[in-house]
Amino acid sequence: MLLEAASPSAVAFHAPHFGAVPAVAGVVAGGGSARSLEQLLKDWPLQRRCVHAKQYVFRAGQPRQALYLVHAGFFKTALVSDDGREKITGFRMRGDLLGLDALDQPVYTCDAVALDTGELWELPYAQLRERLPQFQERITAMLAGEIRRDWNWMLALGTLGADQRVAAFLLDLAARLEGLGFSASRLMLRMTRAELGNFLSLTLETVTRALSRLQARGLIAVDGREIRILEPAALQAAQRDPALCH
Amino acid sequence: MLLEAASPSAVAFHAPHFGAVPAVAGVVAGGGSARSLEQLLKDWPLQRRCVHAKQYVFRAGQPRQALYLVHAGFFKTALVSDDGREKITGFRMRGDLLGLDALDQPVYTCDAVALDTGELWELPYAQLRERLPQFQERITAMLAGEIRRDWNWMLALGTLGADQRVAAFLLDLAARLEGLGFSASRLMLRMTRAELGNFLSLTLETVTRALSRLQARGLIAVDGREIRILEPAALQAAQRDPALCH
DNA sequence: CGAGCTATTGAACGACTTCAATTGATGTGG
DNA sequence: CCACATCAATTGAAGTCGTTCAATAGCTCG
Repeated sequence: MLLEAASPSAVAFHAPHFGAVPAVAGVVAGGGSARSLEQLLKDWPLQRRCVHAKQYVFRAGQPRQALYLVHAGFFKTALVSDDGREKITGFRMRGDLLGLDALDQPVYTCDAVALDTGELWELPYAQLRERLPQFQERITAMLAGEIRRDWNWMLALGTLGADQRVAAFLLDLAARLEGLGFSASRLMLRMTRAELGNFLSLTLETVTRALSRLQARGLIAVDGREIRILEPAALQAAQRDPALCH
Repeated sequence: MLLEAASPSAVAFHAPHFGAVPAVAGVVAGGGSARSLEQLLKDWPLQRRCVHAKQYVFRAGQPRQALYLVHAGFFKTALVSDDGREKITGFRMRGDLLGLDALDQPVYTCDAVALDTGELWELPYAQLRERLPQFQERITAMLAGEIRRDWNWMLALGTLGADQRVAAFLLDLAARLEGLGFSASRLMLRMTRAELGNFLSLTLETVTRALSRLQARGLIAVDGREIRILEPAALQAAQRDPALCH
């Protein structure tokens, strides 16, 4: 259930151009601000760790060692209840932190899994907090940003229909990618339909159908995991209005 | 829509006995730890602010001034999207903080509303951070705790049925109240069915029906907003098992 | 090539929502 | 002070959207 097969050799991001605007629109707020953490740490001697697809960065219950800054690749964080229910709490990319939720805990409280080949920077939290005055501030901002992000998704999942949720997800992902300097109109989903559905509290079939409907409306073009956003404005409208048939 | 009538004169908590165990079980983790913040600040000269039911502590968009520690009363925090969709992100009681999500922002990002008469302590964040070394640490822990709490509710809302969600809510509330020294078996809900439904992503009718079914199963006794938990163990089992008819 | 995984689509079902009516509590103005 | 308006809660009946079950096709990998 946890280990889905995925294109294992695909390398994460080839960074066409950088120094892009940190314009984070859509549902998530504060995600792009993480880029500044990277700036802050760029000449700090950090332990780097490479991971490949389907590899666990850490699992819930393991002793918490480091805080990880995603430098490349695509990850998911997931909660698993003791009775087996699973919930993906977010998809993480460059600039995001893994392990934030367990900052005050002796053990990790979620699983972090690579969906792709990637690179992580291990942050020695205690050291950095003392040496770098701005570090604590940035961590606080990241924590608060995660809360806002979660609340916005709780709002979305609680008030939007299936098509709207999928539209919201695509727009959010597009905005995040754009903030990293990638195309906002051509998305490569790194997760399965099942994982996407899990995150959006939908079944994988409903995700498929929602994508098909959005495609039928001419808002997007679906080709497996590659999504092209044809009408960003209309998609944004579709995210809001329950039934908007173009 | 936002302003529901409620018993306006009811005073919040009469604190039967304190110094209770901080045993925070159920869905929420880390909620009880907030009590230690109160200990930390108990002989600090703090501005106190009293509020009455239905009064806004702050609204999204207002300039962020203070961080509020709930000392008495019952509050909700809520998000409102620009197109009118509303989502209650949590119910807050003694030891909880209001405004945490906007720590790094110039304006508040959610509404905070009193559901009851209550008292708040205004925390001068910048000052306390410098003067009290443990303060920053506690704030970080509260932030991380809120993230875990949110993720656990995302898991619950995404994987549980209506009756299970209501059961989870009651158990969570009971555990939090017990952590504050109150009875874990006799709950006085301070929110309307509509607010409870909003938080649980259900309609008010579904909440009512779920309560009725749990009562019919003999797990709880419902009398308007007063709920007695008759069979905690069975309720806990009902939270897990989809259809458990005693 | 066959096993396994992912994605897509159809059909039937079911859980929750929506609409509607009733009751009781609260509050207000004539 | 009571008639009337408002709001909260409950329950029933009908409707809907998403789920569940099932079948098919494409793809990767051993």
